[in-house]
Amino acid sequence: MTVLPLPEFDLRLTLLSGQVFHWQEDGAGWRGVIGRTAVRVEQMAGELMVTPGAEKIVSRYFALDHPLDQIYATFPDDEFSRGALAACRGLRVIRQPRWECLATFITSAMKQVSHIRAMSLALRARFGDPIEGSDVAAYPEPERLARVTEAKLRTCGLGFRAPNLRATAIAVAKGSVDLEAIAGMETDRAREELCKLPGVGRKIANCVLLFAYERLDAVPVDVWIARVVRAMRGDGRLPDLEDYSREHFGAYAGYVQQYLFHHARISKTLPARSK
DNA sequence: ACCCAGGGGCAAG
DNA sequence: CTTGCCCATGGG
Repeated sequence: MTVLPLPEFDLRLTLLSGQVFHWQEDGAGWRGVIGRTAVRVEQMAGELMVTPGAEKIVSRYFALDHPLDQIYATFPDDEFSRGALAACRGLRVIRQPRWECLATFITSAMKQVSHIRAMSLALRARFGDPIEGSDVAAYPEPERLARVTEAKLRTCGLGFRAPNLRATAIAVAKGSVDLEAIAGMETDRAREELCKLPGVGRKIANCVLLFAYERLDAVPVDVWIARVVRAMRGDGRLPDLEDYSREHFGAYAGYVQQYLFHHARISKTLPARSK
């Protein structure tokens, strides 16, 4: 293991915040796969122990270059955002490989974080390429998933998401949607492109834009964020929740959203059923 | 036995 | 343009 000096960072918080779903706890550290590279990371005080040779990949993946101080300075000044920031300091919005992020969030629809994780690990184990030095396989490429039957995908617990994952894998494999080309597009057009894929609507497209395309102002609105924004607004009439979030959360709205999401989920103080 | 989960898509109003 | 309903599965 080599040592990486660290800016403000909380590895555990970052890995448990519902952006990525395959990392496994290993003693005081974590084992995972970044693309096709097996990695072990362990956080000490002010530094990160990293598998030798993976330093660059790791610092890019965990976005250690994001200027957290500047980002925090843009957070809105209300009790919810302040509370989320106090609870989640050091959480970073990471940079994930595009396809595995897209595919994973297609399987995330109406699923709890723990189960998204189970599906992701099952898909990797059954269809992914084994990675030397890792007991977690690479996420299966679109070309591979395109050749898997819907019935086999269902054995990984995908349920009604199975045909969507399969159809999206086929579309990406044959190039009708080009995931690399999307990186060069302005955000609204990039979102439009992603939404052409079966099983991808606004929420999942925004997850992919935020976690795989460095669009730190993209705001995925799920049931938790909906609750938080409603609580922020009181009983007044509701605007479009995504518009409201982008306008009030600032230039790094996606970061604010991620902190609010994770804080709400771990503290569970919000009413589940309020409309 | 319920209720809920990082939704999407399509029909109907 | 909005709302209602179904899609399948596991956990609390």
